[in-house]
Amino acid sequence: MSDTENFILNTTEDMIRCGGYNGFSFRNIADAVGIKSSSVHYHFETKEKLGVATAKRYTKNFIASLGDPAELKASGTNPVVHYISAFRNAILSDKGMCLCGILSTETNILPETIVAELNNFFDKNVEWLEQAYQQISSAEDDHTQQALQTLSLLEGAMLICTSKKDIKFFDLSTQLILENVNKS
Amino acid sequence: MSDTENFILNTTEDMIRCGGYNGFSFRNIADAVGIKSSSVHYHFETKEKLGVATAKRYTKNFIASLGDPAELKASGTNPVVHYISAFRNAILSDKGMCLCGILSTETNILPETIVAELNNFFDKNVEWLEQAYQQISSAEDDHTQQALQTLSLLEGAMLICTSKKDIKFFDLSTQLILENVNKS
DNA sequence: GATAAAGAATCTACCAATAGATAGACAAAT
DNA sequence: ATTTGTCTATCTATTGGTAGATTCTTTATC
Repeated sequence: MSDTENFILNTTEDMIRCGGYNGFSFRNIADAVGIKSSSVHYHFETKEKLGVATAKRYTKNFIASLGDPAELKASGTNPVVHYISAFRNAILSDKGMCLCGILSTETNILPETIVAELNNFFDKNVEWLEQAYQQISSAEDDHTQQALQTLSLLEGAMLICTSKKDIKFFDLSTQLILENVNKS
Repeated sequence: MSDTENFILNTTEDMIRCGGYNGFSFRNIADAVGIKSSSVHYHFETKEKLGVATAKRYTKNFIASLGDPAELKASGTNPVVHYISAFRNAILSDKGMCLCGILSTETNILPETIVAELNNFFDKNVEWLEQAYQQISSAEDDHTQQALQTLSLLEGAMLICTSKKDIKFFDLSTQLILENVNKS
């Protein structure tokens, strides 16, 4: 993966997170990178392939950045609290929505290859959260339910925060779940 | 409001809910309605004004369809359960996301007039839910927190449901909150 | 070490399709 | 006779994508 390709993917990620799949063009990307649109096509043949590559990298990086739920617990960090912080930091440091969150809303007009990657992102996140709740919640609880509830809540809180442009809406949305989780 | 204008707004709402603000064009709308794009411009001067009109109507219709929280409670219906059902029915009967949900993710590339209407939609929904929680929850609880948590959860559940294309993800996401609310 | 071939990466220039928007003609209704 | 609504025709800008020339880098050979 060359520097140019990384630069292209960084720019594409930023732009999708700001305006979705139809919110950027090859020329937008090219201008930001400092090359011509035909050079972007050289690295990523079609918009669909560029979209898939961006989504795949986003999923990989996001999951990797979370670490291992069991290790987090072992080192004294509540993994669900850690997960909520990851979303909060994404809002504060980046400008837009969760990449897969915004793309998910556009499912009906996206190529199937991209939708497949969105489903993979959600599957991976649910899986991670299931493991997290196994660490902090009783065995009687339905960890899949807890995982999906948490994921939905955070995607929704991020969505509302995007138009409200105030982190307090995220904090208010997540306060009750944080209180519950911290009892564990 | 003429039949044609209603038809245009219906079509615009459907298309935005499927692909966002950049996911439709005046020609798309015109074709669906059976007129020419210049005729769409006759009724709605610019895309921005068409977007604002669509969002305003959506907000008005959605809030009106909810009814009054106190009356719902009086007639034996838990207003929060009723609210969750409204979202669930929207997923089942319509094809796309919450109109203001999908637009909210695109905030950074939208005209300010549209973003203002998104904030109005969320404000109105939080207000409704605050009143709902006043009906079913103890006075000690922070109803604003409860309202925002519920709104975020439902927007997020709808978002995930859109790419998963299976209502079970909505049901799993909302099951815990439904159990809690039904205790009231 | 100089040089030539091969590969990688970029460029200019273009294409057909579509975008939002406008001007002005036309017909129907009031 | 005027308003209302629709039409055709057109404008400029932008879209994703392609062809082919050009430059830069690397590598192998003398």
